[in-house]
Amino acid sequence: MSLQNPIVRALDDAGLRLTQARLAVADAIGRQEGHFTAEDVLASSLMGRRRVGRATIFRSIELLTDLGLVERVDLPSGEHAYVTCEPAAHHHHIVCSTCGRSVEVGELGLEPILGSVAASTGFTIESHRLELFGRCPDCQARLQPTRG
Amino acid sequence: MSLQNPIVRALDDAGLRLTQARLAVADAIGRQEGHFTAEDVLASSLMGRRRVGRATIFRSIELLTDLGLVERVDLPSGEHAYVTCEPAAHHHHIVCSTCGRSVEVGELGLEPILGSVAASTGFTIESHRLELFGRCPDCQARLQPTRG
DNA sequence: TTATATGCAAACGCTTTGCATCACG
DNA sequence: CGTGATGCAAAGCGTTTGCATATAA
Repeated sequence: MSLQNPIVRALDDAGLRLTQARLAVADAIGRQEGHFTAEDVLASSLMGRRRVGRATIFRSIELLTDLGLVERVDLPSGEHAYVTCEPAAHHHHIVCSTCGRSVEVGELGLEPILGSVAASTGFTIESHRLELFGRCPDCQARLQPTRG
Repeated sequence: MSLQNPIVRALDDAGLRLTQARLAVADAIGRQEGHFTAEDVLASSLMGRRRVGRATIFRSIELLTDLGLVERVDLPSGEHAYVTCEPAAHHHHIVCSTCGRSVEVGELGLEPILGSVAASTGFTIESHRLELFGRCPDCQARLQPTRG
């Protein structure tokens, strides 16, 4: 049951200690539906296999962020939330503003745009972040069931 | 001297009270080089025409944000900063990671990309934010003066 | 066994709020 | 004048840190 969790798998692959706290955090994050905050993980851990301290939650999230398994998203409200993701190549997220679920969307041919910005501004571009917010198919269906 | 400040001008145009505190905030923001935090504005106001309370700084920044004269940027570090901008149509910012100066960059033909994301994910896209970080021409020249 | 991770609780930094006072229009 | 703005100080949050203890490997 443990190594089937992708987070646990990745921790193991990275040669990190598989502590009870980390297993519990992995479990708690896996149970999140959409984006989540540290507080959400804490609450989730309380209902799950083991209570984990706040400090450990933050330390674990940082660890998972470094491993690329979790990414921070800056919500339009200014809040910080996190989403799980594949530690794949550069990608972005589209986040449902209703339920919080997110989907990765790849690099999308942004390069030509970045190139033209670099050319017109004279900046060299080191990094970029594209965040998309909208309504996922489920929430569209659920909230407007009578009309396409 | 007052109405030449674009922030003061905009406040006046919006029919808002031109209080001493707001004039001082406008002055302090105008003196910022790159992105700035509320604390920066407070510090700047101390050296400027009048000391302004913290609460008023935050309230003023919120006001200017609503007017579109200031926008929040989420730095890669997770910090919140603000940049001034023209209250124009939808645009993005490219921020110098060395000096913090920012330049607006327009919409850049992002629409087709948004359209294809919507098509492939089934999401309806409500809003998006593209943040670019890099090095501005001045900082490039200053930090690598011997080589193009 | 030993380096590492954990938990607690206090400290922190940023931001907001309640409320009495002040001042723009 | 009257409404809306200000300043203060305290409260509120989310996050980090110091340190003694517990634990994975």
